[in-house]
Amino acid sequence: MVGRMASTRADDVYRRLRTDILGGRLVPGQRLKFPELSQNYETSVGAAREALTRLVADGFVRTQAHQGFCVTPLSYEGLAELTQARVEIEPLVLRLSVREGDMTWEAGAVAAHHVLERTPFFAADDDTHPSDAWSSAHAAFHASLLAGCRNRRMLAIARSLREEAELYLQWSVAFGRERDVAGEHRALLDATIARDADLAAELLRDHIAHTAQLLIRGATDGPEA
Amino acid sequence: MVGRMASTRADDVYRRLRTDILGGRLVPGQRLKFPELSQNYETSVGAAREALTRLVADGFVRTQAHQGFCVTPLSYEGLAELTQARVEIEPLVLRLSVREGDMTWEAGAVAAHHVLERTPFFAADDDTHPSDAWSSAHAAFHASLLAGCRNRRMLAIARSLREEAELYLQWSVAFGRERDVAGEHRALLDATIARDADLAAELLRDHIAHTAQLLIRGATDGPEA
DNA sequence: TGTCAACAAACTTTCGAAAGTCAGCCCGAG
DNA sequence: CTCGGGCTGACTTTCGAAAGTTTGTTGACA
Repeated sequence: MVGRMASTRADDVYRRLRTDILGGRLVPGQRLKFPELSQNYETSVGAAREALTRLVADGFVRTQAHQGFCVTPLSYEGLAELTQARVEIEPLVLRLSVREGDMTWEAGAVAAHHVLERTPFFAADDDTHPSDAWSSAHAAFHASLLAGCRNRRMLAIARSLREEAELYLQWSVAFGRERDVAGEHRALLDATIARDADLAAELLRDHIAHTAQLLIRGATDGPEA
Repeated sequence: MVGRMASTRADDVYRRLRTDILGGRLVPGQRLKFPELSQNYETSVGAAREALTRLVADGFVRTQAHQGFCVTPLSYEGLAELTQARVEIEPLVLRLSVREGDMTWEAGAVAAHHVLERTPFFAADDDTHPSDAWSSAHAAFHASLLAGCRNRRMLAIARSLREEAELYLQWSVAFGRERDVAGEHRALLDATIARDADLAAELLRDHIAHTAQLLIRGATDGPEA
């Protein structure tokens, strides 16, 4: 090779594993063994290990010394803690975003919402899990709302919380049929673009809390999560 | 060996590196090369690599593909972002701690303060950097204040922000001679034990902001940081 | 039948060398 | 003198096998 190598193999495996977890192809709680991994991802033990180490830091994978790695299991307590953290922190970041974001940021939010609004919740062939397309669009929309915040550190914290939340969404039983999610998203966008920090923060808090509540109710009824 | 292995070699190297960074034995910006590392820490490249990967996640080390690792450099922007994040988030966690902490937690805070109060700021042989003992005691005191918070996730976020802040403190020029840090700490403890969440949160916010201000002033006068 | 130790299999962790990449240097051409 | 190509040395990344740990099983003994 002559040019600058963009990334490393471990980087690549990391991204693929991450995508597979978020996409539901790896089940929470599932053990991740090196023999399998190095075969499935066509890599060596070392590279797989580095990828896993990074996923542990992200919270997507758990590990105990000499007992290997597994996809972080979902749990009530986990969801409860995650939700509280999101309820406290995300509105904070949204406020900053609303205060500091420029026109390009506004445009990004509007664009992301446009896509989300037109992406169906379910895929054609599966009406139990949200479609990959919707998940991506949903994540992108929320990310775009926060993206105005200039503090990369706070942004990173909020984003990592959101990502874990997407995982709970991915593994939840179907919901949202009876709920006006689209309306909530629209209201959130409007308040944000209108630079009404108080309203936007309140809407976001409710949106997060409401979603978590439905997830818990869904899990209690049909025990899929 | 027969019993359960408590940890791994990579774990060990990780902890030692971390301690060396926080203790100022590794300089911010300093390149971390594998040949040196594996010699100094008596380990293989692989183990050193895993340790570094984890330190990157913690924010203590930076890396770019194919260009190796270096201790995260300190900077104005870094300090400003860190401070803002701390000002926003730590008081939040302190509120929860004050609300949820039990008597054991109170006792821990009182104990940590007792130690801090009796630990001299400077070591006998060096009056430019805070002593290792004081740094530890200071970190332990602040950690103990937050430790009442039951939400491990939020606790982890706050603690990681604090740890990075200790690093800026470590590399700051001397300060605190003219400042009543001890008084601030005592007031913080009192408000916390009295379960006055509003006051405690406000004191903590001021404490953080005040410290950052002095750090910046110190860096502008004598350009050590 | 229940308990425990030794064994076996599977996996995790560690290692050090091989392969790949970058930065700096030298040298020749313009 | 300046610019660019190729070379060298040092370092990073990758690999797969060796060493070490855990888990499950088997068989002896109470």
